[in-house]
Amino acid sequence: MIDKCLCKLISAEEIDKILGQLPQPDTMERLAKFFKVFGDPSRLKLLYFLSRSELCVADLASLAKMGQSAVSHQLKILRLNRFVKTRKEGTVVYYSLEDMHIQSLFDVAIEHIGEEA
Amino acid sequence: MIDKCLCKLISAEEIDKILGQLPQPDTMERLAKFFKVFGDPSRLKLLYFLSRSELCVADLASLAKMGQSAVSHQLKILRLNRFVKTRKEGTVVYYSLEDMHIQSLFDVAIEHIGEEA
DNA sequence: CTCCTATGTGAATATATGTTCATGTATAGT
DNA sequence: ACTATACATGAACATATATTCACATAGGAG
Repeated sequence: MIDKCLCKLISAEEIDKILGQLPQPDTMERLAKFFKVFGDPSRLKLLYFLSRSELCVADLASLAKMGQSAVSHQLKILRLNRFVKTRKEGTVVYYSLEDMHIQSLFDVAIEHIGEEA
Repeated sequence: MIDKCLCKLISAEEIDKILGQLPQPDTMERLAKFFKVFGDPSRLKLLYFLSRSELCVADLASLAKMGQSAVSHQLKILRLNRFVKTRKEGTVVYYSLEDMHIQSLFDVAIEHIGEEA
């Protein structure tokens, strides 16, 4: 665990300062959980389609070329993480994006990817 | 695969338009790969510490309270995905962030998390 | 050259994750 | 009540991922 490298560019006090500045102990866990939601192509496709229109489960399945069950499972994850919200009308459940931060993230990420050679 | 829901809010032509607007076929795969890098607490910690200072592997291991080998494995992933760059000095390898998009992503994500109840 | 230190890497293991299959639930129509 | 449709869910399976362990490599000191 504690390797004894003496090569520190920064002093022990600075290290303590960095450690002290950690917003909260579980911040990284929560952030990781947040980003993990975006870390799957299927979920990204669903989010992309929802960024264009409110859609029901079957339509999402058609668009994303996924099975209905797979879509439903992924939508549950998106729901639990508050990325999407639902509106029920009879037997049909319409999904839409929960807020606009998602678009922001898409933008920053696409910009980053665009830089690659 | 193709479920026969007739509940479409949007017409078939609109669906085609949405499908046609997909930037590239593999865009979601690349985006997912990108976000997946952020989807791990250990990597986020490493990135956070590197956002504060250029650091060597042993220091990162101390700060993140991880084994040296685990750190090295994760740094390899960060390297291959161009999140960090290295500078070698003797036997010591100093790591630092590749660009500033990472900070932007942290900000947007933290803002999103902050909204949760 | 030899030893020591800093880091990288492959194999193994445990755990997490995504999809499919089968089935359950809810609601509309008859 | 019965059937059909839209969606949700649990179990099973396959794959992916993170960590550990053991060892390899590289460079500096003697």
